[in-house]
Amino acid sequence: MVASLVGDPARANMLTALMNGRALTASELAQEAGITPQTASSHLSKLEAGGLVEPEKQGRHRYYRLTDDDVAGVLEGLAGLAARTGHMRVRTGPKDPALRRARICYDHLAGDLGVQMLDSLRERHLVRQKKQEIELTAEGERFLAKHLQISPDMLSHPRRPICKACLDWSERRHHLAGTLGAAMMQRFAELKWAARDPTPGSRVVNFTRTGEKQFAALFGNGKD
Amino acid sequence: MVASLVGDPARANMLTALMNGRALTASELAQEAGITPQTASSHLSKLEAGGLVEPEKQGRHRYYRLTDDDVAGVLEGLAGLAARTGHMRVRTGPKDPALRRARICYDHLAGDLGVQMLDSLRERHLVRQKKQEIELTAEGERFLAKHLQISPDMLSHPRRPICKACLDWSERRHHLAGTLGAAMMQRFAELKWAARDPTPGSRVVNFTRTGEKQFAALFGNGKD
DNA sequence: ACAATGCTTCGGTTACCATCGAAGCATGAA
DNA sequence: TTCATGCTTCGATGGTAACCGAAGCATTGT
Repeated sequence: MVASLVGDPARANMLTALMNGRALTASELAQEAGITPQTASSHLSKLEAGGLVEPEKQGRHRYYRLTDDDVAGVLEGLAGLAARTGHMRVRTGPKDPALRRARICYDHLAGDLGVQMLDSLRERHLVRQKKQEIELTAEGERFLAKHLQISPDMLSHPRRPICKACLDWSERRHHLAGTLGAAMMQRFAELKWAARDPTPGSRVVNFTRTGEKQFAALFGNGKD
Repeated sequence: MVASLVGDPARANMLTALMNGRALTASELAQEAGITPQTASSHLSKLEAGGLVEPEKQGRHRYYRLTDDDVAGVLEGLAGLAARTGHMRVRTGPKDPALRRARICYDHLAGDLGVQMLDSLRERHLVRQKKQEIELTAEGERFLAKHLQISPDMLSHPRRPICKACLDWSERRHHLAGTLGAAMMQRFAELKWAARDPTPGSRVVNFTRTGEKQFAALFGNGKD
């Protein structure tokens, strides 16, 4: 039965991680779900047997993606029901609070701070968002140039969009991806506001004290 | 989490039984799922808490129905995924084979024979079916008059449709409901082709030997 | 008032399945 | 070859939840 596959929290987390359409390796998915590779392997073979995901071998990696848009659609529907009744999925995520607060998603900022940043940008009309599509406004360009020394010509890329909404696993809301998301994360690092945790394989991003303040000044929501 | 609610076989059976849009009592749902009332009560409160079903008290009964069409839609989607990958839900139904073969659904015939009958009617163009809608053809009327002495004017009812497709739980396919379904079942009883099992509360329908033959002659598919 | 029906709550049992350690098997690198 | 990485299989353990019997509560009927 399909629903029981989605019902397990670990598998649900994996599927959520795949909702952005990218393919992830088995170990990445294990990390996303907070379980060991063995367990993830077991889950993934079940998901594959159920036709929810498809594997693609590449070297010694195994990439998994959602089978097609129908699967994504049904998952959306389930999430919609859950959201509607206020029964959002319990936060089963990484027990590590640092990982929930700020982490690397590919090359941009994710976690509580990542979501907060996009919220702030949207609220101040520095970007406009329609579903997955995000576009930078004129004010947004001025803001970036003034405060972060980021100019639009640094952001153009033949195949990658400047802005994109990326579903945040721990927050279940969007954060900012695309070349802008990457550029901003890079800038934070250059300004010594934040740095990736040195632990190998860790995705935690540690903010410095001053970085925390500067970030809050630019993107704060008054709650911290 | 919503998916885990649907994931359990007993609950899935209940929800499937509710997919035709009608409201069913707690005990009827227990019977459909093949579990005791206590267990069903536990499941139903979970489904209610998850916002999938809504209760309606009426006398000493509690009727449950799906909350709205969104719920039904998501359930359809899940069923679609399951069907597509050939992973149809396992037959968890009543172990009793008699119950699977022929039983009463409200006032009409359900189970293997019920589905087989509608199949036959459809195949011989005695009825036309579009989704849930079924209409009797001219040939159908002649057929009923000739073989079962049922005339169209016996079937009209201010609020109930003459024909309707009713989702068969054990077969996961449609059988015939509506005033015609009821009239045919009643005729089978009058002709002594079949009778409800005398055991109190049982929904089993027992066919007599001759009834079995007559029924097969009219609606047989050659497999019996 | 008393009995019958429909449903719920409580307690204890059982069965399933997620989980991880350890070992095995591939692929790629040195 | 030998080592390292990524993933899978095997075996054992533990926690969760479905399940039912028994008892309790509510509503209806006599």
